[in-house]
Amino acid sequence: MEHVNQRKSTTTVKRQTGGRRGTSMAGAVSERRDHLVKLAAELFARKGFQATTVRQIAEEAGILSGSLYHHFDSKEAIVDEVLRTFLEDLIARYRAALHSDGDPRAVLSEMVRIGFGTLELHRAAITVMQNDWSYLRSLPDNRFDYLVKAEDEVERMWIEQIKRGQAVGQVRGDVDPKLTYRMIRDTIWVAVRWFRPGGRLNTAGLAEHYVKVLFDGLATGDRTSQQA
Amino acid sequence: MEHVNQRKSTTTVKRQTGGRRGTSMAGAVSERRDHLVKLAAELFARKGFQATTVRQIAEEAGILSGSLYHHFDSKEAIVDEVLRTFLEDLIARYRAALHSDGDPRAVLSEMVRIGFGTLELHRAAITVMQNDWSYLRSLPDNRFDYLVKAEDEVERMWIEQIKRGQAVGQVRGDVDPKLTYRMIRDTIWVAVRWFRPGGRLNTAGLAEHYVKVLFDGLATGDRTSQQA
DNA sequence: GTCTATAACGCGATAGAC
DNA sequence: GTCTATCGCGTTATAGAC
Repeated sequence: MEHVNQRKSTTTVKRQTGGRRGTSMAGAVSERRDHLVKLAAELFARKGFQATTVRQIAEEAGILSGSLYHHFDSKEAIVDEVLRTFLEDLIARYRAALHSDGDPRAVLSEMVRIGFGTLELHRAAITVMQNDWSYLRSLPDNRFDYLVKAEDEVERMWIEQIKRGQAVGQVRGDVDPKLTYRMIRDTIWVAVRWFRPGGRLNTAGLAEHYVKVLFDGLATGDRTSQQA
Repeated sequence: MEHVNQRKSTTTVKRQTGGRRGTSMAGAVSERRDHLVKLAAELFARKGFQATTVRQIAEEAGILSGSLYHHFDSKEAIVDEVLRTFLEDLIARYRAALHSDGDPRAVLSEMVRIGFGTLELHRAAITVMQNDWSYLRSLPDNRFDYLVKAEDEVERMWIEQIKRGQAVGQVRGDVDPKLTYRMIRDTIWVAVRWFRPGGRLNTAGLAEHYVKVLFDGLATGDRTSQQA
């Protein structure tokens, strides 16, 4: 029922032409704008950033493509907002988990849950990030440099916890922390490819399944029956 | 302005001078052609299928874009050949592993090794498959239906081995076979994002690391120290 | 805030000479 | 097997009316 957009007013925030960009801070946020971003995100996720045209985005919103440029400087500015919003939320959640004072295994488990949790909330953004990351990074300008910066910060947080786990004996010492982090990260994010809300398993179930296998392994407790 | 939607007729597949193609089987394979496919695959992997232009492919080969159409019917025909070649090789390797008479854990370990092994041989194809899968599948024609067919066959092979493992007590019974398969598959393929030949670890080391964690878990043997 | 109209450009693909 | 030349179309983005 999101057809409403006749709502004029809301203190017209001038976000255009010469306006800010880059920081994503910004106070007064237009609901209309957010709605457009959300529509665009779904299209980007479904068809890919490049294959999605501004005409399609506009059509989805019930306006013409030219009108989109009243709200955004460019198509890239839209996907920029999609990704930036997601990454800010993700990192904030991770930070909260790190400040929870849990032991490393508890924190790592929580981080896994956070990851799967964002699958539901930010499915479109995660899909775009995965499918179009390398293209966006390959663009001539530096607009998307923050993607790498955010990735690095997340990596630092994970690896720190894995090493803490090894230090206190909760994580086996013979695994490579960086490699292990990548393994975990990839496994979580890539699930957006097939995960659909409302399916057989929700993200919480998914997370528990993964935590179980991740920590205790696929093998049965009987380690004698195992050969390489 | 007419927006009469006149689709390019995709039904008229005209064969190319020089005959043969399609099945990738066989005989007189043009080295020239294969070279072009390889160049294109690298570009597709680096920039994405859509962002790669036929002019770029031709330039890489030192010819002009028009000349490409002596070898291929279309840009799609090129990526088709990239993916088809990879999938045929992958499935052949899996089949060999299944016929090895090993116990389930040995077969599953071998399948993990095969997966990581193809990372080196088919890095570009795997990247394209991951990044452009949904776009190619969304095309109006049925050209890429075989992607799903191949995926299904691979899934069947994995799940069969996981269930066999559970039946003989080598794989714990409380994991979901399908979910576990997806977890493994995703973890392997997605490594193309960061794996670079000649790096700190080769694919064999990568595979062993993963087999270790996958079967025995991240946790230390001391299961009393584990909560949650 | 949206529409009309269009500029400016790059794309995949084709025809025919050589 | 490649080049020259080009067609037809879709694309992002802009300018100005309303």
